[in-house]
Amino acid sequence: MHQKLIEYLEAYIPLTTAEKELIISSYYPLTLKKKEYLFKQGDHCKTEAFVLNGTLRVFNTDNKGSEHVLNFALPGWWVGDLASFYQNKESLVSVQALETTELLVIDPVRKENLFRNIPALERVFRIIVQRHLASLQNRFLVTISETADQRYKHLLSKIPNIEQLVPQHQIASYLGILPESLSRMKKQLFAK
Amino acid sequence: MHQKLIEYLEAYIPLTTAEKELIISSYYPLTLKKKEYLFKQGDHCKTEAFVLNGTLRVFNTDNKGSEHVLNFALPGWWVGDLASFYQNKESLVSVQALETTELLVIDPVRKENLFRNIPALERVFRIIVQRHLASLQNRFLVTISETADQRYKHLLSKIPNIEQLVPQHQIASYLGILPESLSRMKKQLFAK
DNA sequence: ATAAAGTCTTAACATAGGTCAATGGCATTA
DNA sequence: TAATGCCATTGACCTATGTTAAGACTTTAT
Repeated sequence: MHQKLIEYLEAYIPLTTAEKELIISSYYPLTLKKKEYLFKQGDHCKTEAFVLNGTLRVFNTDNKGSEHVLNFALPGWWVGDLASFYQNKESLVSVQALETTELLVIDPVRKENLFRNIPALERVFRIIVQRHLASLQNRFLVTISETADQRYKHLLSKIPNIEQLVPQHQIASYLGILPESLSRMKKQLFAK
Repeated sequence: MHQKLIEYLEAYIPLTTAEKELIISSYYPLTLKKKEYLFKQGDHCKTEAFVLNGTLRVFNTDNKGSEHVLNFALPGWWVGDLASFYQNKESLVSVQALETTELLVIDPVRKENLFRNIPALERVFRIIVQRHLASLQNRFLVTISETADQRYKHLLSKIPNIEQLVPQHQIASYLGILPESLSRMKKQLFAK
């Protein structure tokens, strides 16, 4: 169950048996059924999770009630709201399973404890956070500099089977357009 | 000269005299004149800098040649392209001074050396990167969920004197609209 | 001092995508 | 088997912002 996480971390640093045991005892497994939430926007999110299998969406609900998908989370990815996790802030996003999903979950207290006992993990998570930052920066650049149909092709190249994984209106939300617009757009793309 | 940086870091962790000296000798001062670049998009950016005074813009040039301001950097902020700095990738952004600007600069080798000698800095920079991530996530959410005039008011509330610091067309670029549109928008706002 | 370059504003027109409303297809539940 | 709700599609119309072009003003360079 935890093997996948251990392998993931050992790609960064070597771990002793005792360290592996501490890590395994710090992350507890959680299974979410379709439509269940890991946490909701406005919660003081005390949760960071490693995705073992399944699919989730990370989304924000704006003051008009519209939902905006920031990202989909797939196996081997991390989900959480770092700002809320480490600082004591309300989360700006909700995380919801799009199908039955297995996770390994940790809270800030156990994570701090991990860092205290395995200082080398500070480095690992600094790098992980940097990668997240780089990927968000990339997402931001694509969003502001490309048209909706270019963003659509971009998503397809990043996650080729995305259309099988999530319903169309979620994809529209990720692209920043309405389902009607995505429908219209696809029609035009195929007309060419 | 380095006092401001030392104070900044000491807000996170205590530092011995020897550690302070190592930090001071690792960051070298650099003064950029108006329009000069810290680095350009496409460079293998080997630069991370702490802004002492002045103003810079971080921007991307898309494949049509349009520039998009991701952020302005003000005194007490960090500038760089983390993805490019740590991994060996070409930078996706350029960083340019908008007026005479003083910086403290470090390269990846010296930074690694700092981390090796002062492991507690791993923690400090993990937190700094997390804050950057939180702020970028916020910027992204505002960009996708608010109209241009709301984004304009948002920027004004974040940096009230922004109109004095940078020219109008840079603000338009930050907002993701053309200078003509910002001009028109402001006219409508004042008409109310 | 003058030319050149850059900046801001205005206006007419074009367009991508939003809004609203209706329809038909599935799929879940009674 | 019907009934209900969710999802994708389509069409008519609307609006914010892009595009292009021109003019006035300011800053920088010669």
